[in-house]
Amino acid sequence: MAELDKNYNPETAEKKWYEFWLSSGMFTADPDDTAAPFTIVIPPPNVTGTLHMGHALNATLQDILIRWKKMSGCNVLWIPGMDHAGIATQNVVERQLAAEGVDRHTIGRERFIERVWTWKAEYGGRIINQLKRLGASCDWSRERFTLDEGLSNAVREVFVSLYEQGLIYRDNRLINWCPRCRTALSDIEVEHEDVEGKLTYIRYPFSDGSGHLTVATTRPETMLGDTAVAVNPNDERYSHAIGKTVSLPLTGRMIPVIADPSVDPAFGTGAVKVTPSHDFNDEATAKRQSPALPFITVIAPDGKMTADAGRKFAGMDRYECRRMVIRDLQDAGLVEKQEKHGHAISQCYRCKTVIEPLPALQWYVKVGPLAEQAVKAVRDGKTNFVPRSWENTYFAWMENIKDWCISRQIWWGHRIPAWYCDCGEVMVARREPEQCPKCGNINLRQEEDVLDTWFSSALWPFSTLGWPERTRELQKYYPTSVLVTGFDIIFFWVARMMMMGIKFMGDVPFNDVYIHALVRDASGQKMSKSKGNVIDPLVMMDKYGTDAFRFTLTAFAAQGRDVKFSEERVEGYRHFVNKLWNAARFILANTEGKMLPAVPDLQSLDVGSRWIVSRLSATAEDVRKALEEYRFNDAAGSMYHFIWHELCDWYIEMVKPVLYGDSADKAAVQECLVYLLERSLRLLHPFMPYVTEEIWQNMPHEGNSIVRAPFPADIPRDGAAEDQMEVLMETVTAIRTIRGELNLSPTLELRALVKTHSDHARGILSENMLFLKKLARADILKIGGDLEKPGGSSVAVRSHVEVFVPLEGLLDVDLEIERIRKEMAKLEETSEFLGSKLRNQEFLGRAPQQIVAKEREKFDDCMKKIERVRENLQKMLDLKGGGS
RNA sequence: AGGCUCGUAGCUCAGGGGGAGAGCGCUACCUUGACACGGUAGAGGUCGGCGGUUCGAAACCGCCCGGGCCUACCA
Repeated sequence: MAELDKNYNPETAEKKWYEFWLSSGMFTADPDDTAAPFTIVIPPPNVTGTLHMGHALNATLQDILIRWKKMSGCNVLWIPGMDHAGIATQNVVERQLAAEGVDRHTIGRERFIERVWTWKAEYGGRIINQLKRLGASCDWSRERFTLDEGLSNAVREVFVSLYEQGLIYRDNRLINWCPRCRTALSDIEVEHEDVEGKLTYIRYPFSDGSGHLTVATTRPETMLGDTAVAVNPNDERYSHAIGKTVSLPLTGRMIPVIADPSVDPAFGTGAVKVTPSHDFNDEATAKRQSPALPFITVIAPDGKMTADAGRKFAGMDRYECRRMVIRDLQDAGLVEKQEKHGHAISQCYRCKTVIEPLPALQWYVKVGPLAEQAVKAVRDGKTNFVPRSWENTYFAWMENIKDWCISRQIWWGHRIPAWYCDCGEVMVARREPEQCPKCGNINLRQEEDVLDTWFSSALWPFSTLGWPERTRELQKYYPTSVLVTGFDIIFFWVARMMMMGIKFMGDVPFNDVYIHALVRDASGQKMSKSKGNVIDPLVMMDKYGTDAFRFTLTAFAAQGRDVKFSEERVEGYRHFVNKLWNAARFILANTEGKMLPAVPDLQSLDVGSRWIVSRLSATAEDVRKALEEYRFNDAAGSMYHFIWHELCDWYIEMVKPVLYGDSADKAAVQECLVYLLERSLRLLHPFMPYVTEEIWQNMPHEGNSIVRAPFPADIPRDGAAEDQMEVLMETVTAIRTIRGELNLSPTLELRALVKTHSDHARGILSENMLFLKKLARADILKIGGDLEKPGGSSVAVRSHVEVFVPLEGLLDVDLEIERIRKEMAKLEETSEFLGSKLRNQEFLGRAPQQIVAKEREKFDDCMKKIERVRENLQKMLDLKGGGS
C-alpha cells in the first residue's frame, strides 16, 4: 500500500484512471446482464460544439446517476453521441469555402458533402474528448452520430412510414425563411425579440377620388405586395368603405377594401394593409376571403426585392427598399405620420438574421395525432417531468402545436427520400425507385431538400439502440430511465422524442425527464460570447481539478433555480477535495496494516465510533433518497457535512489519543477508520470519480475499481450512540465557548468541572474522559451530580451539563458577568415566548398534543437553565462585591 | 397580453405550519504531530410589502412592489 502524496495531483490521477476505466471496459454495457436496466441517452451535442458550462452540468448530473446506479447493481447504459447540426455545420464549412474564394454551388453537392465529412474527421467532435475529461462514463463503444448509417436508416424508415400514413405531406404556404441561411425554419427555430421600431401611417387614396384610407405598418416595404386593405366588419367608421377600391401608392394597382374579423379597430387607424405573401396574419386573411386574395411576392429568398416589387425597387435589399419607399411616399405627401412603436421582430435562432415570411412548397409533419398521445402519456404519468412545473410548458405547447415544417434548403443532412418524375408523379420510398410507376420514366430527380436536424434527434432514444432492427439493446434498454436536459429544448427535442417514441416504439422514450438549471455567470447573466462572460469548463478543470469542478456544479444544481457560477466557488470545493485527501492521508498513515472489515464490530466499540458509523449510515441514506428525487445539491451538501463536520471535525479528532496511545481498543478504532474511509469514498465516487478512485486504489479494498464497488447501504444505525454523543459534544462545546468568549489562548490548558444533570450524562462523560480532554483541551477535574461551583470560575449551562472552568486570578469578573447576563437575556426571551404560549388556552385546546408536550418540555428545560444561570450570576455578583 | 418563476445573513442559496439554516465572506484567537486549501469561538436576518386563513405564518391564500424567464400574428 503506497502512501498518499502530500498533495492530490488531479492532472495525473484523472488521466491515469480514465484510461484505466476505458481499457478495462468499465463503461461497456452488456445487454445479457439480467440486472435491472438503467439507461440514459445523452443529449447529443452539436458536432461543431465545444464543451460549455451547460454541457458540463448536464453531463455531470448524468454521470452521477449512471455511476450511482451502477454501484447500486443496475445494468447501466449511457449512450453518447453527436448531432450533425445541419445549419450550424453547413455554416462552418461554407465559411471555410468562402475563405478559399468559392461557395458550395461552385463545387456542387457531392463534393460539398465530402468536404463536410472531411471537416468532421478533422475538427468535429472535439466535445467528445472534453466529455471524457469530465469523467463521463458513457459506453463509448456505442457512440452514435445522427448521420451515421444506422440512424439514417431509422430516419428514412420513419419518414416513409409517416408519409404512407398521411402524417407527412407537402404544401405551399408561408414559411419562416432565413435570408442568410437560405432555408426554411420551423416555428420554434424563430426567436422573438422586442425592439423599438416605427409605425408608419400611410394614405391609400380611394380610386373614386373620395379621399383616402390611412393604414399603419411597421414594414412599409411590403406595401408593394399589398392585395387588399382590411377593416373590421363591425367598425362603423369604415362601413362605407367596404367594397370600394383604393389605389395602391407607388404601384397604381387597384386593391379592394375588405372586411375581416381579425382586424382590431382599436389598433392604429383600424384599417390594415394586407400582404398575403409576407405576413402570416395576412395570409390567413387572404385565404378566408372568397374569392381568396391574390398573393404578390415582392421579396425574394435572398432578402432582395423581386421584379414584382416594381422596376424601381427590384433587386434592392429589403431594408434599403424600406427607406426608399418611405421617401417616395413622403414625396407624394402620403405619409401621415411616423411614431415610435415597440414590437417583436422574428429572427433566425442560428444567425439572428431577421426572418422573412415567404410562400414556398415545403414538407410537413401533421403533428396533431402524435401530440395527442404525447400529452396523454404525461397526463397518465407514464413520463414524469422533474420539477413537475415543466409539465405546464410542455402541455401549453403541445396543445397549441402547429404542423412541423421539416424540409430545409441545405445540403448537410438526411436528404428527403422523395423522387419526382416529369409527369408530376411523386414517389416516397425506402429505396431509390428505378422508374416512375406511372409513366415508366427512368430519369427521376430526388428531392433536393434535407430534413430538419431535429427530425433525426427525435428518434435518438430508439435509433441509437439499433431501431428499426429489433436488437437486444432495444429490448433491454428501452424505454430509457431518465432524460437529463435543459428547459430550452423541451419543444425542440423532448416533445418530439415523446411523439416519435410513442408512435414507433409504442411506448414513451423515458420514464422521467429531469430538467436542470441554466448556468449563468456570478451576476446572473446568461453566458455568451458577445458579453464576454463565458467561463470555460476546461479552464476550471485545469485549475482546480475535475472533481472540484463537478462538485461545484452539483452543489449548486438546486431544482428550479439557475446556477450562478463563479470561480471562487470552485476554489471552495477544491478545499473540500483537499480535506478529503488529507483525511485519507491521516487515516492511512495511522492504520497501517489494518485490513478492511466487512462491518466494524460495533458492540465492542466506543461511543464515538458507534456514532460516526451511524452518521455514515444516515448520510448514505440521505444521499440515496436525494438522488432518487434528483435533489443533487442536497446529496452534495449531505456528504460535505458528513465528511468535514462529522468525520474530520469530531471523529478523527477524538480518536487521535487512541491512535497515538496503546490502548486495548486501538485496533478496533483503526479498523473502523479504514471502514469509514472506504465507505465514504464509495459514497462520494459518483460525484468525485477521480480522487475517490485514487485514494481507494491506495488503501485496503476489494475488487479492481471503485467504479464497481457497491454503493453504501445497510450500515447499522445506532440511535443510542447518537444521543450519547450529543452529551459529549455539548460538553466539549461548552468548554470551548468559555475559552473563546473569554479570549483565552487555544494553547492554554484549561481545567474544568462538569456538573451533570443525570446519571446517564455522568456515565457517558466518565467513560470518555480521554475524548473530553482531547477535544476540549482541558483537564477534567471532576464529573458529578452534586458539584459545587468553585469560586472564580466561568460557567456554561447546557441541557445535560453545567461546566465550571476555574480561573483564579485570570477571570475578568465584569466580563464574566456580562457574559452571563447576555445568556440570561436570551433564556428569558425564550421562556417568555414559551410561557405565553403555554398560558394560551386556545393553544392548549387546539394544538396537537405532541406539540404541546414538546413546547412544555422546551419550557421546562429553559426554566431549569434560568435557575442555574441565575445562581451563577448571583455568585459572580457576590464575588465582585466581596472582592471590591 | 397570457403563463411560469424568484425575493430568507454582506454574497450565493437550502428549507418549509410549532420563534431561522448552510457555504463563502467578516471578527477574535491559534504554525496542537492529516490539512493555514487548516482549527476553535463569535458577530450578523421584524424570511420583499400589505391583508387573510390558523391556537400559531418565513412557510398556505389574495393583492401589491421588485427581478428573471417563456409563450403570443396586435399590423
